[in-house]
Amino acid sequence: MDVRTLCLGILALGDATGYEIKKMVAEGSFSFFSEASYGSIYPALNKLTEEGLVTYQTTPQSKRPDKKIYTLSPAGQEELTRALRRDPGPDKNRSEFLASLLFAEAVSPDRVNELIGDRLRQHRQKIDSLTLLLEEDMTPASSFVVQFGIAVQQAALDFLENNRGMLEGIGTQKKRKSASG
Amino acid sequence: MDVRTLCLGILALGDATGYEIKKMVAEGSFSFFSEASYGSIYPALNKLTEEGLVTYQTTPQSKRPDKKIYTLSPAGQEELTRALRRDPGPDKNRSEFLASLLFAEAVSPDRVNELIGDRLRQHRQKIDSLTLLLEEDMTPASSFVVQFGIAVQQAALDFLENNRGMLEGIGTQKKRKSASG
DNA sequence: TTAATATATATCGAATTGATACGTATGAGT
DNA sequence: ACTCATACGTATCAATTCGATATATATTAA
Repeated sequence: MDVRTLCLGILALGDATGYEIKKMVAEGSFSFFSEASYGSIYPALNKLTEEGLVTYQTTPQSKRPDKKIYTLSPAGQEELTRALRRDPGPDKNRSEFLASLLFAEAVSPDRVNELIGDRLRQHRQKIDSLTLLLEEDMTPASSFVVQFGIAVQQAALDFLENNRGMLEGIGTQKKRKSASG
Repeated sequence: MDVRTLCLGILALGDATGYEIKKMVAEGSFSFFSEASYGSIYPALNKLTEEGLVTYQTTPQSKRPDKKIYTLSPAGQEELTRALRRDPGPDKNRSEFLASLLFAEAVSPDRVNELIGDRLRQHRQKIDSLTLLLEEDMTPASSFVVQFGIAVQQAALDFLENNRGMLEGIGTQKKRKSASG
């Protein structure tokens, strides 16, 4: 999903500033399945404004940049509805951790166990922070999505705990690759 | 993980062409946690060659571009080892599906059930294709990673099957956002 | 007192995507 | 026989997005 549609969607949930949109994708219930930088959010909001899909109201702030609270326009709502009719593309999961595991096996086997240990801690932390989110005021879908996230994190955690033994005593080996990797 | 390091790592598992690297991240055991396009892979290999971190051997092919089989050099191996010493960053999961769910709740509630139905099928397919991968010749880490992927997909599938009821009869509501979303 | 964190806008070079070009070969479907 | 999709293999390019940084102040923590 491009940042453009992401902004439309978030504004469909309620008015927000660019800063708030960034915060939602970085820390809110969007945080575990979405990401966008200022460098894409602000230009997207500008373009959406030009096209009349969103409007904004400026709130002056002393000693701080004026706050621009963006609102989805009726045209924007239509555009979003159109976008949602298209089938969502497949998820994109990038894991430096899993890549490192595979590579470490070939290059520095001792690193493998360490990587998994760190990872277990990260999963527990993530589960805690998502669980905290659940206590806040949420729509049904929002709560559903966060619980989905917790379930997935928990499954990952369980797998690592129960199967790390598979990686004990791995050695270094090397050969010409088959396409399946 | 940048494409540069990704290429070094894949070449640490065995020699490969740019085309094969692309295939691995798109279809092989890297496919569910990694992604890279030709537009990033080929330039990366060129730069790595310039820097002496990889070398290649040209295999002439009739009626087809010459095949360049890349090999990790000792310097490349060192560089990879250095890279793997750094802690892997957190995973980045992007799901157009989950975003669509949240947005559809606000804009077109009828779409929600449909989205989930499609998604269940996709998870089953993904599990099947990962299971197929398991039958091929794999290193311990490779097998571990694929089984990890299956476990996570299965957890997602189970959650959706058991909890889609949470989303029945959702209505349209709108308010000013809290930062947590 | 110093440092970090939070609020809020915005820009910019570098990295990456997604599509496409080029050209042959093979297999499937009609 | 003919068309279409898929595979092989290199490569480029505009558009998008990232990641870092700039600007400026208030508040809390060490």
